[in-house]
Amino acid sequence: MAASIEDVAKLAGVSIATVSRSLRGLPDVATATRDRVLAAAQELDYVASPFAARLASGRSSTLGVVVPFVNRWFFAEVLGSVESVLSKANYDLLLHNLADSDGRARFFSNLPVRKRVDAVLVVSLALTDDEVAALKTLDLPVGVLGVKHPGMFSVRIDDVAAARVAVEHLLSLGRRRIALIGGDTADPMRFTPPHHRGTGYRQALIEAGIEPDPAMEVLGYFTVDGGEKAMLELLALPQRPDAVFAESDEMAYGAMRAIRRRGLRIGEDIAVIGFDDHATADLMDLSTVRQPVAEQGAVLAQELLDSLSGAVEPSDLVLDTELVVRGSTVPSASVYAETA
Amino acid sequence: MAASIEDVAKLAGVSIATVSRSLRGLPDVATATRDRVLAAAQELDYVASPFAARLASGRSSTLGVVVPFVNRWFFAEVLGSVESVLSKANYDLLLHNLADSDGRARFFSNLPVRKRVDAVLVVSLALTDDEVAALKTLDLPVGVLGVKHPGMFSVRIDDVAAARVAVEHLLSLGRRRIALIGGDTADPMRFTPPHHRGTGYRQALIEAGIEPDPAMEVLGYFTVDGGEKAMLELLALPQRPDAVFAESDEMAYGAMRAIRRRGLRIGEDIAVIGFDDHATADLMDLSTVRQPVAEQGAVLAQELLDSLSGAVEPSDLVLDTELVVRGSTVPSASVYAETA
DNA sequence: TACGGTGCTGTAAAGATTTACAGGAGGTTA
DNA sequence: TAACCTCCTGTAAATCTTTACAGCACCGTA
Repeated sequence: MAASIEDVAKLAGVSIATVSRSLRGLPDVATATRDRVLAAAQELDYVASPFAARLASGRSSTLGVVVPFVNRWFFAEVLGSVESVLSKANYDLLLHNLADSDGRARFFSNLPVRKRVDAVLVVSLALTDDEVAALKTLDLPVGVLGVKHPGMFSVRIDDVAAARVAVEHLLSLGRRRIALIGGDTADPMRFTPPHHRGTGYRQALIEAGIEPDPAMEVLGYFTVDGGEKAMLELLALPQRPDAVFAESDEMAYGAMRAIRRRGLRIGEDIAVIGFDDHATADLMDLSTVRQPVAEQGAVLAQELLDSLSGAVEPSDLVLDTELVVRGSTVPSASVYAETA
Repeated sequence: MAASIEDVAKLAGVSIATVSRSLRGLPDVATATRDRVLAAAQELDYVASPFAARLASGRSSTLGVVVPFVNRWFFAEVLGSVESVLSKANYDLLLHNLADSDGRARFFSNLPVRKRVDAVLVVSLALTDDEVAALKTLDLPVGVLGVKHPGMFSVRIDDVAAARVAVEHLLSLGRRRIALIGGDTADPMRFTPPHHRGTGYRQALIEAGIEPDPAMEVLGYFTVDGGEKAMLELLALPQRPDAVFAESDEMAYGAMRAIRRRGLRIGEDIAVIGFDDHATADLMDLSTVRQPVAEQGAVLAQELLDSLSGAVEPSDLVLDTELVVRGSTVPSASVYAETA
């Protein structure tokens, strides 16, 4: 029932080729003709069928976006910024969430973006060799957020350096028994950050002359509950830590809860620092390392769009992070004693 | 370069029609033939071009999902559950976020889902008549989450009743000066809940013999910061409230921060109850009314998928809510006095 | 033996665009 | 005035499926 290009052509008194050219703003159309076509299209409420256009042109004006979770702050934030860039460029966003039990395996074996997107944006996944190989078979520009891969576009932060800044902050407060609540580097839904943030943590300790203690590194699985359980483990150690670096704010929240429930004071008894600057970190008075979340998504999406116009070499951008000090990290009592 | 249906047909020694039928599992294909086709397809790593299929069949196997925000807990939760249902049904999810300044207007005037989805799922928008009219022009099944519209599928909760439960809980604790932190019913990004939850609040008060006081109703805009500002307004009243009902947990968080910063005790001095049972509500020890968020999305998505197989009459489902009492709502001091 | 079914398969049209290429009109230049 | 451009427009092929319809082979039945 909807008008087709032929109806518009008839009404405007031109051929369908001219209609196509006019509507897409291509050159080589006389202004008067173009106006006539535009008027006709408007009158018929005509919009080109994207499927026919995609079939004929081979381009889909669609970006596939792959996230490990959609209902966690970081990914939702990224998704929002990516969507914003795409909708402004008149691109469609095809969403794939891998959160389901076999979601990740299903995605990489079926590749449901095949033949339907112009490029793929993958968020925060530490890709296996097989997964990289699968993506290569798409023969499309691929962007990854949070990690670098040869031949792919990437936007990320320096996780090692950022983690060092966090731990150095704790050290500067006089803390010495600094624990780590991290992600599982062997988790099936491997994220990118755990490995690097753990490395930064250890580097900072070693430079301060402190031998990293494996018992002080526990898993929080990037969830609030996981962070709480991890903290309980730490509190059960013969010598409890005087500071904790959590690789995400959400895990830090859990840790704070555990500390509070033990009747200990956050900051004074155990300093806590997170990572991300989550929307509610200010509310929770949590010190953290801020990373530009939305910006990473927007920049990467834009890079991919640009690569579709002119063939651009894959780029790798590293954005800045920033230490944000709040009430959860205060100097240790001994430092007070020294300065008093 | 990728194999086409013709290549498969040639390799299997059949016509393209038979290939199409075999691959889609249609009847009227001999088992031996089907096996031969499947083997050929496998060998050539063939997947049908979705665009050609959509053009020919008129069906897109795609659902358009429209959210006012993607980076707020509620919507992210819904989006996740919808994606899960769709990916299992081999449907694509086209995401549209209206959070940008003119996002909503742009969406409803351009209707970027036109000619590319089989159905549309709209989350938590109080649609204007014009917007409803625009959706009708799509001539597709439309599902709305959080509100009922004639001719559309809907899944929601009873916001009025749920709000009453929240306020009745405060009343049962001996609270009498109960304030409301709500959304702006005149906000350009109108959500569905504010109107109904405000109504429930007033109903509960009136039934308890309390005259609703307009000065006790302030706007929190469904954000943490908005909730904090709203609470500050309430604290500046000549007679400050002894309880607050926030129409969302996030606004309640802001209110809690304001209360705490004033040196008042949450619960004892001012009881606070939210709405949603946000992922961190437990962490914040916030009483609230739980609603099944993911479930609403999943149910609605499934309803829409079902409607695409058999022509089903639009349905309207109302799911249950549940009062969750935590530390932010305790009996008032006067009640203690009475019982002591 | 003829006829009607049933089960399977192929032919070809239809779906709606993009785009390479051909070509006409008019202006400019030699 | 002829030749050549430039600018614009149309023709038709190409894109890759789905699906209505025709038709063949074979079986059972009358």
